[in-house]
Amino acid sequence: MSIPTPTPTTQSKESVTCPMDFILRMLMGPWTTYILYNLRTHGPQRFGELKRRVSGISAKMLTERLRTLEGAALVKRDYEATIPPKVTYSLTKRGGELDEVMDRLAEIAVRWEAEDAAQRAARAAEARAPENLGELRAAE
Amino acid sequence: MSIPTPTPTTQSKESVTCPMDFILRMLMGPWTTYILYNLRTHGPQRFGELKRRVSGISAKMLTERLRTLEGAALVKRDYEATIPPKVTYSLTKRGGELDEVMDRLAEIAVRWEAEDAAQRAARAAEARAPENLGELRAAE
DNA sequence: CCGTATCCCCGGGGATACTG
DNA sequence: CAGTATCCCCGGGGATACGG
Repeated sequence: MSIPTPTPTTQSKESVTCPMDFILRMLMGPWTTYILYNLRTHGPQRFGELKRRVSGISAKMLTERLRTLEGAALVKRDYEATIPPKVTYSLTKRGGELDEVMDRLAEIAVRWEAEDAAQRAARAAEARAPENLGELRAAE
Repeated sequence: MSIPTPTPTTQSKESVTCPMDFILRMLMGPWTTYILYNLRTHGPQRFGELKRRVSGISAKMLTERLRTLEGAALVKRDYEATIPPKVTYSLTKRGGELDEVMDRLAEIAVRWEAEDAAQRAARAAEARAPENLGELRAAE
């Protein structure tokens, strides 16, 4: 994966190992959030379906990500040996446990965006009429 | 950054844009969690201090990450033009707002780890005395 | 001390072609 | 349909050296 780890050799005894790192490394994987998000909102679905939805992803990448997620027990793979074969992916119970956190994150993201927009608006207004400064700014 | 984005050109109108993506891209950045974690647990600190703590990171990388975090208003940079110069980094209010989510994540991570350990133990026991199966397994 | 500038290298990931 | 196998390329990031 592309996320550098503290080099094992360089790893000092004072090295910081935050527990959530594992999960973040998971979520952090390229495309991962898109995949989870899709499985959440559109429910269990087949490989091709997922690939179509996560637009731009390559088959190689999608496979690799799904395998990793499966390994972490966040995603379940159902293989039906029909012809043509049918493979369905779905969130596991454990995968669902991330919903809450993801919701919180989404919520924060939305709020920040709104705050930023307000800031920009305030700044624009201030540029036109530079009286009463500071009250918005005070929030940092 | 190393996290692939759906190629803009390939981006379809059905493209999935989950709101938290921005934040995750932020947290996701290499080393980022280590940096935030350190700022949280050891408080405001200077560049070199931080670099020493986040063992293995290069100056280039640390600078780039801090700049990005600063740009996202998660981290504050205090420059004191003494000789030698003194630069202190700290979490902003906004940066602190991630604490809750990070705590939740850490909590989940710890629980999963415990569950996995329990599973392994159960499996080992089962290998020795294969009676009463199923109850742990049933949890998926 | 806190960075930028430069070089260079490795491997992650896309494209393509092919199988069960 | 759901992947693997192969090739190839680009840029992310470390190491090093230097500036304010």
